[in-house]
Amino acid sequence: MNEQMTPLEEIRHSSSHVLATAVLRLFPEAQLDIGPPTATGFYYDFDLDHKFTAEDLQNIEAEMKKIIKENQRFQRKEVSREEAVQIIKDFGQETYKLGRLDDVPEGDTISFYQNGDFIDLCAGSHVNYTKKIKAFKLLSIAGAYHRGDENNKQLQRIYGTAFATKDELEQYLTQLEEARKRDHRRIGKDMGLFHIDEAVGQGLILWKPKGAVIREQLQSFITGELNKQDYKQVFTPHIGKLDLYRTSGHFPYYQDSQYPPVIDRDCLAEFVSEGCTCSDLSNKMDDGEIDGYLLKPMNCPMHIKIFDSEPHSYRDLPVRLAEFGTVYRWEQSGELNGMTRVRGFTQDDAHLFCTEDQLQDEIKGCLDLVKTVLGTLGMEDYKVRVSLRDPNSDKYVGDAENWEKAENALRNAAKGLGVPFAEVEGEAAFYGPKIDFIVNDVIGREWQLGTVQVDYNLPVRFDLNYTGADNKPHRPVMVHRAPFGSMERFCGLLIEHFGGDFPTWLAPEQLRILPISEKVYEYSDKLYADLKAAGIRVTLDNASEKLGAKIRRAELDKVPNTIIVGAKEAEEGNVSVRSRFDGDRGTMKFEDFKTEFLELIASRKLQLKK
RNA sequence: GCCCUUGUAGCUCAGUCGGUAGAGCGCGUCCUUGGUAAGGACGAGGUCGGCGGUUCAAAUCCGCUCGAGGGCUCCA
Repeated sequence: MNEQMTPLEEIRHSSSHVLATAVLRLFPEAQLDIGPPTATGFYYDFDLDHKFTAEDLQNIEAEMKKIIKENQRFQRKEVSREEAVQIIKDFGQETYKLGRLDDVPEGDTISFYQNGDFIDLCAGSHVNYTKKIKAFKLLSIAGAYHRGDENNKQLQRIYGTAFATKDELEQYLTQLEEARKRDHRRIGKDMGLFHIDEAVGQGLILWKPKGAVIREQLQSFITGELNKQDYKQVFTPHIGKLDLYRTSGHFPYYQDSQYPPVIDRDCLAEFVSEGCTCSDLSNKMDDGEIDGYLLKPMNCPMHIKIFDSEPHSYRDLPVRLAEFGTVYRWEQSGELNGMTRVRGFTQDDAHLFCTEDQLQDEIKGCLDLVKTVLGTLGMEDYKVRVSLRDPNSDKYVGDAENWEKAENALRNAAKGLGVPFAEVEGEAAFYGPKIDFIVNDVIGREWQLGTVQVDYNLPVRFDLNYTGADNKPHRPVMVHRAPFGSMERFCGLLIEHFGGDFPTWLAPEQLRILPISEKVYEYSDKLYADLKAAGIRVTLDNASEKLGAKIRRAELDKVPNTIIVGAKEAEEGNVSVRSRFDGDRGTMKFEDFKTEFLELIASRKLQLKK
């Protein structure tokens, strides 16, 4: 297959060949795997006993520059399979390339690209001469499993990027630099929003007072929207009996990603008296013989139990149970990342119990909510993925007819959203299809935010029923939905979205009063008390500094609004208003300012720093 | 979990060849009473992530360990 790449892809793809050429010059014993272009650059995977160092990277880069200067020509060669094997052997790259050759389907064209002495099995395409690579940079070294399988050998991957011009490369690098400044881990620390403490545990977020304000504001905003849609709030505990999660299937099927169970006292005592070893205990866990409690990995079983605690008529449906429910999952240590990938998190969870006929509307309601909330926050840059079943797999529960209905309901709802969406087969959960919302973080990584999932499975496992118009029991359909995923991830991405410049309604500190001198303290104290009483998150900067210094500090602290008061203002009951978003706004009556400010907060106005 | 990198004051970082720590910012006190992004003086703060080893002597060299970062794998 001769794939035609875009000009930029060709540059990057060719850069990766030049990279491999340089590595082989410096480390002839290296075995090559693959080196494709990516969305932001390129990489090449090498198998080599020598561990690449930062200096190696510099040397390799220098060698690449030489090769580019040599202006080698990229030449395509189409060969038979036998010739291909011979070329690979002659070039001494049997370890991985023969396997890669086997991947080329019988009947497809087998092609190599040669530049100078270097030759690589490759479908193409490439630039014609190495000098066409005008701007590239090697960025990092990383481990990567051969064929992405952790059972295979881990190779060394060198990442780099390349652009058509030096300017574009520079621009990309500064853009990366700028983005890193908005990293929620950086800002979270600087602004005192959250803390992760070794002594508490990896991936466990401590929300500091300022971060807690943001979370609280978001939660009350979301709750208000839920109430409009007639959701009912519930609360459930952090642990539940193992049997509950055996019934739901979570404990047996997802043990690896859960904290081990809290073993029941009596059960533990019995094992101790039997002289159980740790490995016995571990086996009993696998076999499900132990009794105890599980830190909940999901809220649904508890919400199901609330639903099932009383009989339901079709007239009661849909029932919508919502909770900011905290769940715990044992994520691999290498996967943890600030607030975006953690081990304990609070989902903006809800479970809807409805009839088949109501399904479509319920899904639409969920999507409307997402649109409203993300719109208010100005987070328009998200993708929607509709995850469907793999038609050739039998790993799914429920009958095909229900799947068909659920998938159609989701697809129709997604269409109505007015946002581009992709359908992906084989990505569905085992119990039903889903819609996911995906956003990018500042360094381009994709994160799944919320999800809306249709579930025919759990109502069966828990034998849920409602009485229909025909006076017979019917099975409800469940919708799991957490439109923003978790408060942790959502806030993390929100920090990056705003770069710490939160709109006034969300800002931990909404307003700072800057008295110009001690002479006006009486006046500034009065304003402070007044605004505080009005529920505004206001502070007073009584430091013995000049105004310029106080303004500077307020800006560095990212306080969205300041009012400056001196003798002039005190005399006339005025304040001089300064906004982080709009700059110096001049003088106005304090009462007018206060009214306007309260309105600004109540309207949850979106404010963006230019 | 795996590979690579990394860990010095609250933050950002310096610390050459091993000779028991330094800067800026921040913080505290005092002076200064000021008009839209840094007024001045003085001062307090560190078992150099932890444990062990080599050495007369370790922030520095070695081993182990914990955490963090970038990837890979995983993500109901």
